[in-house]
Formats: sequence, structure tokens, C-alpha cells
Amino acid sequence: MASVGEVPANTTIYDIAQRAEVSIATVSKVINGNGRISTSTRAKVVRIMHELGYEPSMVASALTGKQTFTLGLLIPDLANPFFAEIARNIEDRAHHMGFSVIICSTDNKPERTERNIRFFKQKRVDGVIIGTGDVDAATIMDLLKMMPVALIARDIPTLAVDAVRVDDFLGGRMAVAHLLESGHRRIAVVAEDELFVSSLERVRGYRAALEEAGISYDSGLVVQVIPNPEIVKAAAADLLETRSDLTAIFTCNDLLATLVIQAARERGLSVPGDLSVIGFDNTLHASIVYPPLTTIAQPMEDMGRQVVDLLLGKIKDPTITTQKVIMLPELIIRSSVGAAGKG
Amino acid sequence: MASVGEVPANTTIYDIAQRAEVSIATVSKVINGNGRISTSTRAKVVRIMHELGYEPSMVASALTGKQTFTLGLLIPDLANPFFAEIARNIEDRAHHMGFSVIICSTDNKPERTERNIRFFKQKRVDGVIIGTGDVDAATIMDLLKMMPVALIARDIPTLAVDAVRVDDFLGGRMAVAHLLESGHRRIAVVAEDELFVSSLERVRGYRAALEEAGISYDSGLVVQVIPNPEIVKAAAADLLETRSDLTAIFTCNDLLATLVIQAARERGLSVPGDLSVIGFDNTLHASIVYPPLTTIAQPMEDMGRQVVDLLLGKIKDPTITTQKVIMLPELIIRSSVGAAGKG
DNA sequence: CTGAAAGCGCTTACAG
DNA sequence: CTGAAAGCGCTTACAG
Repeated sequence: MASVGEVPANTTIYDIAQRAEVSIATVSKVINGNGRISTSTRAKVVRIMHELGYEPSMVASALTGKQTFTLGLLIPDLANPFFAEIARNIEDRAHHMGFSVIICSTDNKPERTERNIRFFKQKRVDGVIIGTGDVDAATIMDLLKMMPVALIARDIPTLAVDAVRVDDFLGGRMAVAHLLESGHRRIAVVAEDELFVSSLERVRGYRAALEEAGISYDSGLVVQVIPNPEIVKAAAADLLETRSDLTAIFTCNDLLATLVIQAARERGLSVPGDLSVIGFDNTLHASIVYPPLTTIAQPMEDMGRQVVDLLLGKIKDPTITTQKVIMLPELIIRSSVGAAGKG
Repeated sequence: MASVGEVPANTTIYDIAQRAEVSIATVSKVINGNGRISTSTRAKVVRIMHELGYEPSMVASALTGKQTFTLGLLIPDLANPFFAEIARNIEDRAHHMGFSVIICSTDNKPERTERNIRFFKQKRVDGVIIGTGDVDAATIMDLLKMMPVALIARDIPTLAVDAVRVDDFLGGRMAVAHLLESGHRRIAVVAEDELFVSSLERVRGYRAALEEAGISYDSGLVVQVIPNPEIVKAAAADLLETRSDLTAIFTCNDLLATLVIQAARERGLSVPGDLSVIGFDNTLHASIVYPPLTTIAQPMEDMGRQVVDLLLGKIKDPTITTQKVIMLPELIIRSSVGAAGKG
């Protein structure tokens, strides 16, 4: 009963003004709750807006020079559980603050990235969050001329741009330290390709942990893959074939961990009996898979909230200080890591 | 080198017109590729737009009465793998057709749903796709007065609204038929609550399959849960405890299947040795979990593409015929179903 | 407390 | 082939 069916769908501020016998300026003021309006006219206007089911046009108000209250989000793939969870948390926080978000998956393909960035510009989004690895410093600087930008789950340290990420180096180090503590010495690492800068950092952490333990680096134990299930499994199978001395593998995310476990199982190895595997991210996957994954957790909820808050801060006041927020990863112990020497 | 750094970020059509020594109407025509423009002026305008790094404002062009080239998408939860994959496919198709999509997760909470729908109206999206179960017929009819609507992965058969979904009834029947063929007779079903209408249909399929096999219906074998991991596992444990005659369970989605398998394993039951489990959806999960899930596949890619095409068709021509597209599910055999009577 | 008027950056007939 | 002008639905000083 709130809306009268006969009224044309595209009711405007003029219709409201006319019926309420006030000016559109007055209507605008009650909509936005600013200016001094008498209680009675306010009530009248509100009632009429309600009766007509009027919804003010954000496109018109955006044109008037205000914001679009829209954020752009660039991620590699929405179907990737980690980015789906990140996107969900970003969405939640943005909505809470009155912003909507346009999510774009790029698959790390330059032409898609470029297209989406142009799209964001044309849409006049108020700011953009970048979670893909294929946007270079020059592109970001260019974008920064038009609107605030914030990085999520990655960073370009040399660039003055807000960023929130987990300490990937530390996380990688923690993962390998846990493996070392469990007695493992021959430890491989499976990482994503260089488009995922974070993977590189995690591998650095892997090297640091080994070094600290006095274990010499063996480049044959480092494998980089593109995130395709078949390719990952093949790479893992190859690794297990050629390096039978392996007792543990650190995989740079949970999905890789799952695939590596499958590859191990297909070769008759039990996890963690014959092979220990530790993941990274702590997505929904980690707890649902068998065996449940010991992994390094990223605080995805905090990260999503923080990156939105940083970006909105910049939107409100462009002169605010740029920040690099680095969150601490956390070791989550489940069942995919066992003591060495049982195999 | 395409853009000149000194130019203010907010270049408008007036700036282009001025520098190109033409009218804004002419610039508008070259942007949109309509009207007759001489090759030389076109070239000149294009060059200047390039030099100034000009991107036309979609908010201004939207206001002029055209479209916003934006779609709204309402789903229960972006972090749910099924909806993440659906959203990804919708995004891909929409982008391909020049539209962006605003994704909103509602968690099936009425206040969120209502808020998001109002948001879509204010944003003047060109159409909305609904994949949540909590939007009733009245709300949809109301929304239809303002813009085209299409349903994904659900339907309200009595309502004249475009919809694309899989045949849930048939899928449920196929799942249980497969279990029956494997010799199972005592088969339970674990479904989501009634907000997921599709779950109800799948349970109907379950009943039909049993009936056709001459097995009488046992309401104690039907359990409904809300999709919370702990609750699902508790419900499954309870079911396994009280009904030790069970040899198979049909779960209404892959996530439930995974949780049921965990619950079974925690009770010392092996899958499929002691208990067979068949899922639904065929998300990424199904192939990644252990044991890999035998499940009923939904053609998510086709569904995403189709629902976008239906909606865009309606946007282009509102008088076009409304369609209910029902896709066929497909049985995907992996390893979670075994022959009965081994336990 | 209220309103007239200019302006946001485009598109679209219409005239030439 | 090109341009002047009206209009899309708002907001924002400014005046009263």
C-alpha cells in the first residue's frame, strides 16, 4: 500500500514538489536531511514521496557534482574462493557505508584489466580497489590522477598508494617453520606464477626459514604453476616422482594444497602419513577438505573492512595520509601436517 | 603518452569541442558513432580525445534518458561457491554485452534484500537478476513496474517473469535413481530450508524416485538444515546415530555433501564403503574434495549466459515474450557412491 | 523556513 | 556534414 500503482514508474522530484505544493529545492532538502525545514512541510513531503513510491535518482544526484557512491573492485577471478571471500567482505563494508561495488574479474588478462579500468573511469566510480597482480605502477599512477586507489592482498611498496595485505613473507616463513618444527627437512614449495606477487613473497619466506635452519636452498624444490587444476596436479606428480626424498610441501594457497594432496593420493601416498602439506589463506576450503588443512590464515574480514575504510577516507579527504596496512598471518593447525620420518 | 598530465582530470565534452573547434553535438556523435561526420573532423576529434585522455561520463549519458548499462544481481552469499560461479558467469556475459553488474549478497535477510532493491531503484539499474529465495511475488511485481527482472536458479511459476533454472525435480530424481541403481534402499535426504525453493523441488524428486521404486516414504529420513557447517554436521551425526540402517544420503548441494561426509568420517564410517553420498551443483568443490563427489551438475555457465541474454532482451524490447528456461541436470559420476550392502 | 535559478555533462531532435 | 538549444533529474549557493 506504500506505492500507488497508477503513478508512472519514473516519478521525479518535480512530481513530489507539485503534489506537496513546495519547490524542488525543498524536496531535495528533505531527501538529504539538510537545510532548515518546518516539521509540517517535511512530514507532508515525506508522506507524498511514500505514497508515490518515489526513489531519488542517484544518477542525477551524481551528475550534480557529488559522488556516485560506487566503488570498483578488480580481482583475478570471482570464482576463486579467496577472492570471493575478500569480495564478500568488501561488499559488506561498502554497503554498510552506503556504497555499492562493481566487481570485475580479469583473469589477469591485460586487455580485460585495461577495459575494466576504462569502465571504472566512465562510470565515475568514487574509488577503486585493486586485487589483481597485473596492474603496473604506471597504470595505477595514471588512475590516481582521477580517483583514489587502494590495493588489497598485494602492494607496490615504492608507490604512494594505500594498501592492505597480510605479511606474506612472514606467513611463508611461519608455514615452513611449522614444517621444520615437525621434523621435516626436505621441503618443497608450490607457488603461483609471478602475477601473484604475494606468492613470490611467500617463497622468500620459505627460503628464509630454511636458511635460518641451516638448510641449503635447492631450486629443484621450488615449482611455479599457473592455477589450473590439471597443470598443478601434473606438476605435483612430477615433483613427487623426481624427488622421492620429499616429506613436506608448502603450497602458496589452499587450492594448491588440495590439488597437491590429490596428486599425492593418486600416487599412493597418504597425507600426512607419507607427506605433509601446509596451505595458505584459510578459505572455506581449508576446513572442508580431507584431511582438513593446516594452513596460514589471512584475516580476510579485517582486510576487506580496512581496505574499504582506507579508500573511503581518501575519498572524503584526498589529503589524508597514505597507509600501508600489513596484517599478521596466523598458523591454523588442522590435520595435513604430521611428524617427519613416518613415511 | 596517450594522456597529457597537465590537463585537469575531469575533462568534459566541452573541452574536446573547444580544442577541436567543433560543437559538443559533433563530439557526441563521434563518441557514439552516429550521425554523418566527415572523416577529417572525426579524426581530429578522436585525436584530441586521446590526447586529453578523455573518458565520456556514463552518469551524464545515463541521465539524458538512456541506459545506465548496469545490472543488479541479488544472491544469498557471494562466498557460497555455487553463487560465486554463477555470479562470475553472469559478470562475464554482462561485460561482453557492455554492461556492468552490481552484486549484492543478502544472506536471505529481508531487511538486506529490501535495502538492496531500493538501492537498485535509486541507481536506476537497467534490470535486475534475482537468485535469492526470499523475494516474494508481490515484491517482484512491484519491481517489474520499474524495470525488467529475471530469476536465476529459482522460479515463481505463477509469475510472468523470465527465469532460468535447472530442473531441480528431475535432478533430485536422477540422484536418487542413481543410488537405487547402486542397490541402496534406505536413503536419506539432507536439504536446505524452504528459503531455497530449489531444495524443496529436489526433495520432491527424491520422493518420486523412491515411489517409483516402490519404497515407502519415511519422513524421518528427510532432514532440513540451515547452511551452517556446525549445524549441518550435527544434523548429519544425529541422522547417522538414529538411523543405522541408512546406506546412502542425497544432499541437496555439494557443500552439504562435504559436511555429511565429514560427519560420517568422524563416526568412523567410510565413504563410499559404509555410506554413499551424492551431491548437487557440481561446483569446484565437488572435484576437489575427498572422495571426489558423485553429483548432479547444473550447467552454471549456460545459466549465467542465458539469464543475462533474457534480461537484456527485455531491456531492449519490453514487449518480448517472457520465458521460463529449464535446463537439464546431468549426473557426474566420481567416487562418493558405491554399491549397497558392503557396510 | 522557502524558492528561483544556474549548472552538472551529456543526447537528441531540429534546422541549416 | 555541422551546430544551437532544450532537456534529463537533481544540488547548491543565494536571496528573501
